[in-house]
Amino acid sequence: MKDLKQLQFLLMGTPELARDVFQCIHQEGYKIVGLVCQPDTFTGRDKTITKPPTKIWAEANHIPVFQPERIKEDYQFLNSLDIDFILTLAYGQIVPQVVLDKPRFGAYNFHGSLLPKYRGASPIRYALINQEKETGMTLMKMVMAMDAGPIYAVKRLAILPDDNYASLLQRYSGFTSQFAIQVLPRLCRGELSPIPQNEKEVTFAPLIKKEDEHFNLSLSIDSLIGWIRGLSDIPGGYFNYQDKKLKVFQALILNRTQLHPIGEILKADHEGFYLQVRGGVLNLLQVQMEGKGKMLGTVFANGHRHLLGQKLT
RNA sequence: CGCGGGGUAGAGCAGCCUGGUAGCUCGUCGGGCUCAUAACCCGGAGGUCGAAGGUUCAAAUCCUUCCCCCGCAA
Repeated sequence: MKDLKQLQFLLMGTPELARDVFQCIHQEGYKIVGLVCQPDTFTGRDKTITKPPTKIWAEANHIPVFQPERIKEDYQFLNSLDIDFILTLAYGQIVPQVVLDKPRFGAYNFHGSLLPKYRGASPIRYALINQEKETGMTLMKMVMAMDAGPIYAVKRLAILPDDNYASLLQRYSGFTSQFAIQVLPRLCRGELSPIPQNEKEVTFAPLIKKEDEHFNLSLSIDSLIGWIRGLSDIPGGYFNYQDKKLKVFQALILNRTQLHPIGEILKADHEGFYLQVRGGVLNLLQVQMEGKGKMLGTVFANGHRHLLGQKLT
């Protein structure tokens, strides 16, 4: 085996979390021969082109960047590269077998859950949605079935009671960077032994769809709290109020009584903004009406005088 | 020129269509009530109504342009 720092890595990842971890790997001295990430996108009201965070980082460090529209078909860029390892973290596309076969010592993926739980696109969000007490990061070998490869290493991460997606994701950066630095030398030397996933314990964390952002009032109060945490602060889930969206970023369980129709606003003044849901009353702490800014539920209620007795849907 | 909402006291909103003394809730300050209070009662301060120009006897309100914020779509 060559010196670790001579090994050539191809990194695949798109968002901030991948950027932070890749940056850390790079600073450790590992040799990065390229970055694969999602294509640039138009974003915002002013239709400006936005580069993925990993791309911005790679360009600043003179690392070649590849952005295939569909890597399933468009993988010719690999021909010019000599690759020992592929490391993937939140890339965003299904990687075809021909790419997985390219690196000399295999393709590996950092997945944001304790596999085999929460295979799929949104493991971190679903841990919050399901009110898990802990989550983590799993290093696994990439195979064609999504997130189904054998496990090489796991690190656990506690979820705090007041965590939401934003706060948990922020914590993931340092956590995962640390994990990567600990585990990479052993992976490279072949010291880690693969453990097959227990197929009986598999659960899935599918991509969050637009319709998932509309809170479902038929869910229990605990499930709703989970969804609120999992969707905050980005993109933020919502109830409908009249013909507009009222996003709710933060809420607490006020009590577990259900004396009013589900969806009814029980209190809306400077003391509180209470909503009856299935199995209890939610205290809506931070909200945002479509077209307006984020504000405390009490502040919102203060300026909207006729909320009492109205329904959210 | 992708669609839409909005910029009015420290905060959140109403008023705009149908021009004519700028209003509500909270906060704040002062006073009162009370064993006491974040509760209640009374009173006060605080706003060039995003900016510029136009129409008019008169513009927050109508017209034009610009700036900024937000939701959607991507």
